[in-house]
Amino acid sequence: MSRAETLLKAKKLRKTPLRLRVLEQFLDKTHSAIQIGKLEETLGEVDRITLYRTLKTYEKEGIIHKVIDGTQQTKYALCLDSCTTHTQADHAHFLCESCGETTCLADSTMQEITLPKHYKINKVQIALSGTCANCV
Amino acid sequence: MSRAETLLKAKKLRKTPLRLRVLEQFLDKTHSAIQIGKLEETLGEVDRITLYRTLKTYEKEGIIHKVIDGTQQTKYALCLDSCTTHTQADHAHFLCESCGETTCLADSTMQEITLPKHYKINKVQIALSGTCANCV
DNA sequence: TCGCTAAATGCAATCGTGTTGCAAATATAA
DNA sequence: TTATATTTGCAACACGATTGCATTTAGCGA
Repeated sequence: MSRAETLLKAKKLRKTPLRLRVLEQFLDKTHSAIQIGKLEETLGEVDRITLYRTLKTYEKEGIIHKVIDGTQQTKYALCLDSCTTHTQADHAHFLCESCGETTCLADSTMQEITLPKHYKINKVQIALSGTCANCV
Repeated sequence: MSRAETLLKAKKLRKTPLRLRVLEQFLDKTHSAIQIGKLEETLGEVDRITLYRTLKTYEKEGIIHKVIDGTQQTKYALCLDSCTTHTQADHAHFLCESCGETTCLADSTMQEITLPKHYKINKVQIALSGTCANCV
């Protein structure tokens, strides 16, 4: 049984061809976010609606998470072990302005952020951009 | 001459009724981001297209900046003195999950972020969320 | 293995946000 | 006051994303 199949089974999700293919894309691209448009291209002929629904399902199940990288495009990435809660990432994302790739920085050291008085923090989303290691 | 009028003059922008009204909204709400939809509501009968164009003009002129707060909605906020470059903010934004208000944290101390090797950073966008001082 | 049922799909239609082209209106400078 | 370049407002469009609904299908128990 493939990794994708195992994951679907673990989440009690039905194993359909599209679901498997989508999940495989994410498993192939650990640590990198995938834009929906690109996903469509890669997969070839897929029903856009079904694709959107699949992504939503995966997001709800904590398999992937939305990535805020400062661009307008919606991107998703596989949840890392450090993804503590569903639908939420606790690591920074880095958008390379050269190649356009958005990377999950699991090992970016996150420092404490000093807040104004009485502010209680729950979630931190850090979108970095610049040049990635491949593009230097 | 009102503050809004002075600002427009300084930027060599024509002083039209809508522009003044929009700018006043931002001047009233220093340190807080305004969502386009809300702005439309507040202003009453305005042409959406003109409003969008006005916001774009203001953004280009470095009067306001887009705020990434982790929600999907586009929000703008008045540029603070700490806004070093046009169209880009260098401070964190805080979304209160209770009242929905997004605040510019001019005085949030931003710590260095340690990056993987060979990554060169250019821009940092920090979207925090939790509970703000008013909602504790 | 077959058949049943709930879940997933695919299509049409729709919504929301943001944009472009263009003619009419208008703010400013001479 | 007038000339003109800018701004406005409308229609139409582009694109991402969603909903409703009939059809199909995965996976279960018999």
